[in-house]
Amino acid sequence: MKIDPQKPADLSAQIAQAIRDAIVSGALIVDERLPSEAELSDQFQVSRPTVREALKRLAAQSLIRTQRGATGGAFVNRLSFEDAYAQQITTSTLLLSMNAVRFDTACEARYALERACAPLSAQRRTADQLATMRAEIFRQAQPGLTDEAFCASDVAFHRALVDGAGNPVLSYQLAGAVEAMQPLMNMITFTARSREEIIALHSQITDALEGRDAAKVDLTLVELENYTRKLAQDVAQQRRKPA
Amino acid sequence: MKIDPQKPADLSAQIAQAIRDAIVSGALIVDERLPSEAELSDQFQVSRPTVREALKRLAAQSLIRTQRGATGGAFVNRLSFEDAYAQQITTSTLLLSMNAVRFDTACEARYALERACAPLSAQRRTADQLATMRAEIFRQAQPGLTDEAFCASDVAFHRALVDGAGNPVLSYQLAGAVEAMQPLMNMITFTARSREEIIALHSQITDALEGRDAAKVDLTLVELENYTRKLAQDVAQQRRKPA
DNA sequence: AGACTTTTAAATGTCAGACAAATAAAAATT
DNA sequence: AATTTTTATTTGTCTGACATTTAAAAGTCT
Repeated sequence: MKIDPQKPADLSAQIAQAIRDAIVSGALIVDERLPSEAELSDQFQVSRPTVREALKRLAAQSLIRTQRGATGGAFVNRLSFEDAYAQQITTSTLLLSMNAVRFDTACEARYALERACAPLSAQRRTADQLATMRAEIFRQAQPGLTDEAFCASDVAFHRALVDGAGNPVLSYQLAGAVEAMQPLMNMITFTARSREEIIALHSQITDALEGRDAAKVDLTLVELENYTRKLAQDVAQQRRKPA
Repeated sequence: MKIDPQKPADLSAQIAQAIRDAIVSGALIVDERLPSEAELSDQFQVSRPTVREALKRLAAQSLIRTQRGATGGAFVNRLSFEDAYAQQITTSTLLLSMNAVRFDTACEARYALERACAPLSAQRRTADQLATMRAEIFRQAQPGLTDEAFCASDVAFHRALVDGAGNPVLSYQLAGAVEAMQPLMNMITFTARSREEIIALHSQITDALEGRDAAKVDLTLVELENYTRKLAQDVAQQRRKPA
């Protein structure tokens, strides 16, 4: 693990990269303790604050965790699916909001991915997941619900659908696509009529999953995608020529 | 933007979260300059090194960039697709390697997602992307190729397939799934015979894309998935009872 | 006046040394 | 033997300083 002392500034970035490489390559394994900050500053020939900045960079990516005290130090962290979810969602959300991604583009990606899960979900969905989906549908039918709460429940419904595939890697990949859509969905005003329509489609999907009818799930997801895009178009149109 | 001074240690994490929230919520917009480190230490009532640790955390997530000099400072960064790709790939790769994800699980996820792109790619693939795919197939047929190089070319082929969908959000989501598989694929030893088989399937996929035959692409991807899983099984079996 | 050079000020990058707080192991005491 | 106290180690934080980079301001020359 070496850094180039001749290179431009940002020693902390170089040190972070060196340690990151060691972790990714497997030279440092999970739960292994890194040298103490003092030792690292010796090894890299930099001051302790610089080493600390490097360690904080790694901590921000959940690559290490630190512990105080006598036997403390920085340890290589086992990246959990949960941590990875959280990072994915933050990144995806910012990516969509900062790059002016069109609603259609994001929507297309989301439903394409979700339809990829559908056949697996139809095979493997548990009774528990079906119950979750029905509970969310029930919540969505409550009259006093705000648009934000409706969207949040929609996300929960679709997460249950994705989790139904029983593949944690798929769930992780989809987390970003599904959750990152929420801010975009929040721009839509849901009328009572459109909520009814969405709830009906959600019910159809749940029924089809219960009956293990993959084709029906796929078909209904396409319908839901088209309907969602239509709603977004209506909002855009109304903005263009307001009352 | 406030932090709780009564809370446990790790002030830099709290400050990073406060600024992160401000960015995600839109209170800080792209290219906006944050207060200088000195001003931030005043505002949050902490020392400059603590502020710097917080800023480095954000820099590690590509949320800010810093610039030295008179008009320098920390600026909210527009998260590019490229930056997001890179982060996704690192995260996905570590997630798979640290959590002992089964080859089958990762493989299933990857091909499910890839099949989600197939219909869109069949519609939209450009001549350029087809050329890339054929070039990679040609490379894969070279006799002296190492297994690592073969895998790398395989990844390039599949990335072109995914990019064919012409949806950057899809490409971003898939980058992790496809690239993170590479270390797992590298455990497979490819015989001349198995390379031939894979190349034949790659050719079929490319032909089907050229002919805009979505169904054929899907079918061949399923074949490729099954074949890949069979290869992995053979490796596992051979390890169990070696010569 | 205009073009070029020099100075200056502001900001990040880095360093050194110190103290605080947490924590577990070792030592002392009951 | 069990409990308490001490001690050593390590991260967390602070203060103050200097180096480096950079753009704007000031100065100088034609």
